[in-house]
Amino acid sequence: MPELPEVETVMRGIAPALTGRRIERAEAYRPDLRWPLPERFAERLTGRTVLGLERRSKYILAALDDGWSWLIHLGMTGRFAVGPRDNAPAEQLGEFVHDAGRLPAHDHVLVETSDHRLIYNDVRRFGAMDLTPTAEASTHKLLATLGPEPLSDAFNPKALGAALEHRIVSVKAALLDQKIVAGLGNIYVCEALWRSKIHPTREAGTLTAAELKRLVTACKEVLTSAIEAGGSSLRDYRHADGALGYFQHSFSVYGRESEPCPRRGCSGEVERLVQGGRSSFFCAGCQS
DNA sequence: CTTGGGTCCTGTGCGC
DNA sequence: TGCGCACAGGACCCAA
Repeated sequence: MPELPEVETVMRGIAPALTGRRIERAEAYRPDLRWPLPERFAERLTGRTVLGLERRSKYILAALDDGWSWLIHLGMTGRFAVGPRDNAPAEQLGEFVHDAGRLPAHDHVLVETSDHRLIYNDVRRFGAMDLTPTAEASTHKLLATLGPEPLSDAFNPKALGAALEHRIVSVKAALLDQKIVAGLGNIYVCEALWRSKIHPTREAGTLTAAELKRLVTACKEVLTSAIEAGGSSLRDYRHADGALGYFQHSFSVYGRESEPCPRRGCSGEVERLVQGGRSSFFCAGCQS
Protein backbone atom coordinates (compact mmCIF):
# COMPACT_ATOMS: atom_id res chain seq x y z
CA MET A 1 0.00 0.00 0.00
CA PRO A 2 1.74 3.20 0.84
CA GLU A 3 5.26 2.48 -0.22
CA LEU A 4 7.65 5.12 -1.46
CA PRO A 5 5.74 6.07 -4.65
CA GLU A 6 2.43 6.43 -2.82
CA VAL A 7 4.01 8.51 -0.09
CA GLU A 8 5.58 10.73 -2.73
CA THR A 9 2.18 11.09 -4.39
CA VAL A 10 0.45 11.97 -1.13
CA MET A 11 3.14 14.50 -0.32
CA ARG A 12 2.73 16.18 -3.69
CA GLY A 13 -1.00 16.15 -3.16
CA ILE A 14 -0.99 17.89 0.20
CA ALA A 15 1.87 20.26 -0.66
CA PRO A 16 -0.27 22.94 -2.35
CA ALA A 17 -2.50 23.14 0.70
CA LEU A 18 0.39 23.42 3.14
CA THR A 19 3.49 24.94 1.60
CA GLY A 20 3.94 28.53 2.68
CA ARG A 21 0.67 28.46 4.58
CA ARG A 22 -0.05 29.13 8.19
CA ILE A 23 -1.81 26.42 10.15
CA GLU A 24 -4.70 28.28 11.69
CA ARG A 25 -6.33 25.34 13.37
CA ALA A 26 -5.26 21.83 14.28
CA GLU A 27 -7.05 19.09 16.15
CA ALA A 28 -6.12 15.60 17.21
CA TYR A 29 -9.17 13.49 17.89
CA ARG A 30 -7.31 10.90 19.86
CA PRO A 31 -4.04 10.91 21.80
CA ASP A 32 -2.32 8.27 19.70
CA LEU A 33 -2.02 6.68 16.30
CA ARG A 34 0.37 3.80 16.33
CA TRP A 35 2.24 5.50 19.15
CA PRO A 36 1.27 8.37 21.40
CA LEU A 37 1.25 11.73 19.65
CA PRO A 38 3.71 14.23 21.13
CA GLU A 39 2.60 16.35 24.05
CA ARG A 40 0.32 19.22 23.04
CA PHE A 41 0.60 18.08 19.43
CA ALA A 42 -2.27 20.09 17.97
CA GLU A 43 -1.33 23.21 19.92
CA ARG A 44 2.21 23.02 18.65
CA LEU A 45 1.06 22.88 15.04
CA THR A 46 -1.35 25.75 15.47
CA GLY A 47 0.00 29.08 14.32
CA ARG A 48 2.99 27.59 12.54
CA THR A 49 3.76 28.27 8.91
CA VAL A 50 4.84 25.32 6.78
CA LEU A 51 8.13 26.14 5.08
CA GLY A 52 8.20 23.08 2.84
CA LEU A 53 7.65 19.37 2.52
CA GLU A 54 10.08 16.59 1.84
CA ARG A 55 9.98 12.83 1.72
CA ARG A 56 12.46 10.49 3.36
CA SER A 57 11.76 6.85 2.60
CA LYS A 58 8.10 6.37 3.48
CA TYR A 59 8.03 9.39 5.77
CA ILE A 60 6.84 12.91 5.06
CA LEU A 61 8.56 15.80 6.84
CA ALA A 62 6.88 19.19 6.96
CA ALA A 63 9.34 21.85 8.09
CA LEU A 64 7.71 24.46 10.32
CA ASP A 65 8.77 28.03 10.99
CA ASP A 66 9.69 27.38 14.61
CA GLY A 67 12.57 25.02 13.85
CA TRP A 68 10.52 21.89 14.28
CA SER A 69 9.30 19.44 11.67
CA TRP A 70 6.02 17.56 11.55
CA LEU A 71 6.84 13.92 10.83
CA ILE A 72 4.18 11.80 9.17
CA HIS A 73 4.06 8.11 8.39
CA LEU A 74 1.00 6.71 6.64
CA GLY A 75 1.35 3.18 7.95
CA MET A 76 -0.93 0.85 6.07
CA THR A 77 -4.07 2.83 5.57
CA GLY A 78 -3.20 6.45 6.34
CA ARG A 79 -4.47 9.05 3.89
CA PHE A 80 -5.33 12.70 3.71
CA ALA A 81 -8.58 14.21 2.54
CA VAL A 82 -7.90 17.68 1.18
CA GLY A 83 -10.59 20.17 0.47
CA PRO A 84 -11.35 23.86 0.51
CA ARG A 85 -11.85 25.38 3.89
CA ASP A 86 -15.30 26.71 4.54
CA ASN A 87 -17.45 27.36 7.51
CA ALA A 88 -18.88 23.90 7.67
CA PRO A 89 -17.79 21.80 10.61
CA ALA A 90 -15.04 19.35 9.81
CA GLU A 91 -17.35 16.40 10.03
CA GLN A 92 -19.41 17.65 7.09
CA LEU A 93 -16.59 17.75 4.62
CA GLY A 94 -16.80 15.81 1.41
CA GLU A 95 -17.07 12.10 1.84
CA PHE A 96 -17.28 12.67 5.53
CA VAL A 97 -20.85 13.79 5.44
CA HIS A 98 -22.30 11.56 8.06
CA ASP A 99 -24.90 11.08 10.71
CA ALA A 100 -25.64 13.96 12.97
CA GLY A 101 -22.68 15.17 14.88
CA ARG A 102 -20.69 11.99 15.10
CA LEU A 103 -17.03 12.10 14.16
CA PRO A 104 -16.44 10.15 10.96
CA ALA A 105 -14.89 6.79 11.50
CA HIS A 106 -11.10 6.81 11.63
CA ASP A 107 -10.62 10.54 11.18
CA HIS A 108 -7.80 11.28 13.60
CA VAL A 109 -6.17 14.62 12.81
CA LEU A 110 -7.46 17.86 11.32
CA VAL A 111 -5.34 20.71 9.99
CA GLU A 112 -6.69 23.93 8.50
CA THR A 113 -4.78 26.63 6.72
CA SER A 114 -6.27 29.90 5.51
CA ASP A 115 -8.02 28.21 2.60
CA HIS A 116 -7.59 24.46 2.90
CA ARG A 117 -8.65 21.72 5.22
CA LEU A 118 -6.78 18.45 5.58
CA ILE A 119 -8.08 15.45 7.45
CA TYR A 120 -5.86 12.52 8.27
CA ASN A 121 -7.82 9.29 8.22
CA ASP A 122 -6.29 5.94 9.12
CA VAL A 123 -8.46 2.85 9.50
CA ARG A 124 -5.86 0.50 10.89
CA ARG A 125 -3.99 3.20 12.72
CA PHE A 126 -0.55 1.91 11.80
CA GLY A 127 0.42 5.45 10.90
CA ALA A 128 2.41 7.78 13.09
CA MET A 129 3.02 11.47 13.64
CA ASP A 130 5.67 13.22 15.67
CA LEU A 131 7.45 16.54 16.04
CA THR A 132 11.21 16.66 15.72
CA PRO A 133 13.77 19.47 15.52
CA THR A 134 14.35 20.08 11.82
CA ALA A 135 18.10 20.30 12.15
CA GLU A 136 18.26 16.89 13.82
CA ALA A 137 15.48 15.18 11.91
CA SER A 138 17.84 12.60 10.46
CA THR A 139 18.63 11.41 13.97
CA HIS A 140 14.99 10.85 14.84
CA LYS A 141 14.53 7.31 16.03
CA LEU A 142 12.38 6.41 13.04
CA LEU A 143 14.84 7.86 10.53
CA ALA A 144 18.24 7.26 12.06
CA THR A 145 18.79 3.72 10.80
CA LEU A 146 17.32 4.13 7.33
CA GLY A 147 19.45 3.03 4.43
CA PRO A 148 19.94 4.95 1.20
CA GLU A 149 17.08 6.38 -0.82
CA PRO A 150 16.52 3.91 -3.67
CA LEU A 151 16.30 6.69 -6.26
CA SER A 152 19.54 8.31 -5.15
CA ASP A 153 23.02 7.62 -6.47
CA ALA A 154 23.89 6.20 -3.06
CA PHE A 155 21.79 3.19 -3.98
CA ASN A 156 24.00 1.51 -6.57
CA PRO A 157 25.18 -2.03 -7.34
CA LYS A 158 28.44 -1.69 -5.46
CA ALA A 159 26.84 -0.34 -2.29
CA LEU A 160 24.04 -2.89 -2.40
CA GLY A 161 26.55 -5.67 -2.90
CA ALA A 162 28.48 -4.51 0.14
CA ALA A 163 25.32 -4.36 2.23
CA LEU A 164 24.30 -7.87 1.18
CA GLU A 165 27.72 -9.49 1.40
CA HIS A 166 27.66 -12.70 3.43
CA ARG A 167 24.00 -12.22 4.26
CA ILE A 168 22.07 -15.48 4.25
CA VAL A 169 18.61 -13.96 4.42
CA SER A 170 16.56 -14.13 1.28
CA VAL A 171 16.96 -11.25 -1.13
CA LYS A 172 13.23 -10.63 -0.63
CA ALA A 173 13.67 -10.10 3.10
CA ALA A 174 16.81 -8.05 2.55
CA LEU A 175 15.05 -5.59 0.24
CA LEU A 176 12.25 -5.18 2.76
CA ASP A 177 14.86 -4.28 5.39
CA GLN A 178 14.77 -0.49 5.52
CA LYS A 179 18.37 -0.39 6.75
CA ILE A 180 19.53 -1.79 3.41
CA VAL A 181 17.38 0.36 1.18
CA ALA A 182 14.69 2.70 2.45
CA GLY A 183 11.27 2.89 0.87
CA LEU A 184 10.48 -0.44 -0.74
CA GLY A 185 7.59 -2.50 0.56
CA ASN A 186 6.20 -5.88 -0.33
CA ILE A 187 4.66 -4.87 -3.63
CA TYR A 188 7.62 -3.14 -5.23
CA VAL A 189 10.07 -5.73 -3.95
CA CYS A 190 8.08 -8.40 -5.75
CA GLU A 191 7.97 -6.27 -8.88
CA ALA A 192 11.68 -5.43 -8.81
CA LEU A 193 12.69 -9.05 -8.32
CA TRP A 194 10.51 -10.15 -11.21
CA ARG A 195 11.86 -7.39 -13.41
CA SER A 196 15.44 -8.35 -12.62
CA LYS A 197 14.72 -12.09 -12.97
CA ILE A 198 15.86 -12.91 -9.47
CA HIS A 199 14.03 -15.50 -7.41
CA PRO A 200 12.75 -14.15 -4.08
CA THR A 201 14.27 -16.97 -2.06
CA ARG A 202 17.80 -16.39 -3.30
CA GLU A 203 20.27 -15.86 -0.49
CA ALA A 204 21.10 -12.18 -0.55
CA GLY A 205 24.84 -12.74 -0.34
CA THR A 206 24.91 -14.91 -3.45
CA LEU A 207 23.87 -12.30 -5.97
CA THR A 208 26.35 -11.80 -8.78
CA ALA A 209 27.55 -8.41 -9.92
CA ALA A 210 25.30 -8.67 -12.96
CA GLU A 211 22.31 -9.49 -10.80
CA LEU A 212 23.03 -6.63 -8.42
CA LYS A 213 23.13 -4.28 -11.34
CA ARG A 214 19.86 -5.57 -12.74
CA LEU A 215 18.25 -5.42 -9.32
CA VAL A 216 19.27 -1.83 -8.63
CA THR A 217 18.05 -0.76 -12.05
CA ALA A 218 14.78 -2.62 -11.59
CA CYS A 219 14.15 -1.03 -8.20
CA LYS A 220 14.64 2.44 -9.62
CA GLU A 221 12.48 1.69 -12.64
CA VAL A 222 9.51 0.27 -10.77
CA LEU A 223 9.55 3.15 -8.30
CA THR A 224 9.95 5.83 -10.95
CA SER A 225 7.19 4.33 -13.03
CA ALA A 226 4.84 4.21 -10.05
CA ILE A 227 5.61 7.80 -9.09
CA GLU A 228 4.77 8.87 -12.61
CA ALA A 229 1.52 6.94 -12.46
CA GLY A 230 0.77 8.59 -9.14
CA GLY A 231 1.53 12.00 -10.51
CA SER A 232 -0.91 11.56 -13.33
CA SER A 233 -3.52 10.36 -10.86
CA LEU A 234 -3.06 13.55 -8.87
CA ARG A 235 -4.61 15.64 -11.58
CA ASP A 236 -8.04 14.50 -10.61
CA TYR A 237 -7.35 13.57 -7.06
CA ARG A 238 -10.09 15.76 -5.76
CA HIS A 239 -13.03 13.88 -7.23
CA ALA A 240 -16.01 13.50 -5.00
CA ASP A 241 -14.25 13.16 -1.74
CA GLY A 242 -10.94 14.94 -1.92
CA ALA A 243 -9.21 11.84 -0.68
CA LEU A 244 -5.64 11.45 -1.82
CA GLY A 245 -5.95 7.89 -2.76
CA TYR A 246 -3.58 5.22 -3.70
CA PHE A 247 -3.92 5.22 -7.42
CA GLN A 248 -4.80 2.04 -9.16
CA HIS A 249 -1.56 0.81 -10.53
CA SER A 250 -1.20 -2.39 -12.43
CA PHE A 251 1.50 -4.75 -11.35
CA SER A 252 3.32 -7.44 -13.29
CA VAL A 253 3.21 -10.16 -10.65
CA TYR A 254 1.91 -8.74 -7.40
CA GLY A 255 -1.53 -10.15 -6.66
CA ARG A 256 -1.50 -12.16 -9.88
CA GLU A 257 -1.17 -15.70 -8.59
CA SER A 258 -1.95 -18.33 -11.23
CA GLU A 259 -1.93 -15.82 -14.07
CA PRO A 260 0.49 -16.24 -16.98
CA CYS A 261 3.84 -14.58 -16.51
CA PRO A 262 3.65 -11.32 -18.45
CA ARG A 263 7.25 -11.50 -19.62
CA ARG A 264 7.53 -11.81 -23.36
CA GLY A 265 8.71 -15.27 -24.30
CA CYS A 266 8.12 -16.74 -20.84
CA SER A 267 5.50 -19.45 -20.60
CA GLY A 268 5.59 -19.61 -16.83
CA GLU A 269 2.85 -18.86 -14.36
CA VAL A 270 2.87 -16.48 -11.44
CA GLU A 271 3.19 -18.30 -8.12
CA ARG A 272 2.79 -17.19 -4.54
CA LEU A 273 4.83 -18.24 -1.56
CA VAL A 274 4.96 -16.94 1.99
CA GLN A 275 8.24 -15.58 3.33
CA GLY A 276 8.33 -14.21 6.82
CA GLY A 277 4.57 -14.03 6.85
CA ARG A 278 4.48 -11.99 3.65
CA SER A 279 3.31 -13.11 0.26
CA SER A 280 5.87 -13.20 -2.50
CA PHE A 281 4.66 -13.28 -6.09
CA PHE A 282 7.09 -14.51 -8.69
CA CYS A 283 7.54 -16.62 -11.80
CA ALA A 284 9.69 -19.70 -11.40
CA GLY A 285 10.00 -19.84 -15.17
CA CYS A 286 12.13 -16.74 -15.51
CA GLN A 287 13.29 -15.81 -12.01
CA SER A 288 16.29 -17.67 -10.63
C1' DC B 1 25.24 -8.65 14.87
C1' DT B 2 21.91 -11.54 12.42
C1' DT B 3 17.69 -13.75 11.93
C1' DG B 4 12.98 -15.09 12.61
C1' DG B 5 8.70 -14.65 14.80
C1' DG B 6 5.13 -11.99 17.29
C1' DT B 7 2.43 -7.91 17.62
C1' DC B 8 -0.44 -4.08 16.59
C1' DC B 9 -5.15 -2.66 13.96
C1' DT B 10 -9.60 -3.20 11.37
C1' DG B 11 -12.09 -4.30 7.20
C1' DT B 12 -12.82 -7.64 3.56
C1' DG B 13 -13.79 -11.91 1.64
C1' DC B 14 -14.13 -16.65 1.82
C1' DG B 15 -15.80 -21.40 3.32
C1' DC B 16 -19.03 -23.87 5.88
C1' DT C 1 -27.83 -15.53 7.24
C1' DG C 2 -24.09 -15.63 10.21
C1' DC C 3 -19.97 -17.07 12.16
C1' DG C 4 -14.91 -17.81 12.32
C1' DC C 5 -10.69 -17.17 10.31
C1' DA C 6 -7.03 -15.97 6.99
C1' DC C 7 -5.20 -12.07 5.04
C1' DA C 8 -3.51 -7.38 4.09
C1' DG C 9 1.37 -5.27 5.77
C1' DG C 10 5.07 -1.37 7.91
C1' DA C 11 8.00 -1.39 11.55
C1' DC C 12 8.79 -2.11 16.11
C1' DC C 13 10.24 -5.45 19.84
C1' DC C 14 12.28 -9.46 21.66
C1' DA C 15 14.37 -13.99 21.86
C1' DA C 16 17.70 -17.28 20.20
